[in-house]
Amino acid sequence: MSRTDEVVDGIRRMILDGRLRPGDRLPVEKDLADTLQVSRGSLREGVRALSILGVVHTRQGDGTYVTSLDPARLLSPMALVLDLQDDGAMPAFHSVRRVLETEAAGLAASRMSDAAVAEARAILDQVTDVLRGSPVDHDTFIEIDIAFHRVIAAHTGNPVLEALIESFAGRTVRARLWRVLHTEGIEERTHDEHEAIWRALAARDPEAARIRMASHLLGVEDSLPRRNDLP
Amino acid sequence: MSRTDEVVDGIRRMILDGRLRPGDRLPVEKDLADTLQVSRGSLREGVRALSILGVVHTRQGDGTYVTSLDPARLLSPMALVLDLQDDGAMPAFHSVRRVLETEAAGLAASRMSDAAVAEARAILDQVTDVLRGSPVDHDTFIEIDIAFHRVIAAHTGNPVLEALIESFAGRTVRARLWRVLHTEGIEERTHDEHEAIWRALAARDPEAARIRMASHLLGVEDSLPRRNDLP
DNA sequence: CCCTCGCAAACATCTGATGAAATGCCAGCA
DNA sequence: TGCTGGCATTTCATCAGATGTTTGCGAGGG
Repeated sequence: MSRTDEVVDGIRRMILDGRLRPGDRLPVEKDLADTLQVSRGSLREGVRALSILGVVHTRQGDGTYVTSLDPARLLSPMALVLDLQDDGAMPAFHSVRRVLETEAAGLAASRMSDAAVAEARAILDQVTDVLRGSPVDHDTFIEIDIAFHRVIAAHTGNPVLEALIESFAGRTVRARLWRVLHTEGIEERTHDEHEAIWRALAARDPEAARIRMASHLLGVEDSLPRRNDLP
Repeated sequence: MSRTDEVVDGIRRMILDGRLRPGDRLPVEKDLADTLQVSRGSLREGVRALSILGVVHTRQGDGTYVTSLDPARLLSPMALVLDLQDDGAMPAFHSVRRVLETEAAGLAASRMSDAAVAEARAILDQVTDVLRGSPVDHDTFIEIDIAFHRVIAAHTGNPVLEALIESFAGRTVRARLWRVLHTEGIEERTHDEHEAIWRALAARDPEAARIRMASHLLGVEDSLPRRNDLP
């Protein structure tokens, strides 16, 4: 086990033991390096790694603090790494996304407030303008697509589910997804399916919301190029 | 953006651009530091972070290599970070786990080979001996529990789903889960439910497998202490 | 009471040096 | 020829020291 790993493990252990709690400030580099019996260089490597993992964050001139340790924060670095995946893995990722978002749609249908339903409605209404354009403003359409799915995830009442969906269907991943979709008229079809999902949400019908979301995302999977399609 | 972040982004970009492919060796520290216009110290911090994220791995005296970038490898660091979660977040995590494993059970029922079914059977047969003990060997029971769920995940045909389940239901998380379960006779009930899941798998009945798995994990969630139970 | 300036603390970065591990080469031997 | 053992080189691991940058805070003046 390298020195750096010992640093990571040491800090992790301090948090688990309760010696460090969210929001707490870590000892200064010199002291902590002394405590963990490593040089400042090795200490910094470990702290930096935890910083990228979202466990701590440092501010120059101030100090290093334990973050809130929210699921959203701890799961977000996954997105950085997910788009390193080969295009061939996209179907597998999307299948998992479908499972997660289907569950989210069902939960949201039961839990969304009237205000949240209105928010989703407002997002969909923006699409009308975009689709009128010729050619369609693709980037804006993607932004709206993301926003619609995000508002659903935000009202599941499950922050872990929400954070996971954000990782699997966030901006970078979604951009890649749309890059490989070439089907004609896909924007219109997507919008129609979003409308169907919205109706299920507005009707507070979890079963319908699940089916509509699953159908929507299965349709996307059908449009994904299979591995055999590649040269 | 700090120097280290530039290193992380630079290497990530090299992989995305295809300048680095899985298995490739990175330039030596001095050269890479020179290319990215940072000192060796900063470079090492960035490389170390990517190493902990599972993107590269370094061997002293040899060099630094891009990993296979398998989903399993890239998702595994999540487990390191998941057990930093407060016990209060456990229900949310477990709900997601239930969704993932329910899907896995359905997929596995369709795809498991006869050999895989036999493997699952063998795992369950071990339980009989363990339950005969008094007191029950808890650690061994947990190991078998993990092995049973893992063999199901391994036969979904979806490596992303498998890796995600491993993160959400791996050894460390599971150990914590069992630590907060106090229900009397829970081992026996768990075993009975595992048997029911196995019968559905052996019958190649996806719907039954889904229901049995969901029921099994919902039962676990019922046994989780609610937030209000805490002092 | 409020604002500004300067000092001290803390992280950010760089440089040079030394240690440890893996690899490759090659001489020596069977 | 083929193998084996050790030596030199390469490369990462770690340390120590020095300097730059940013932040926070308090003293002092308006």
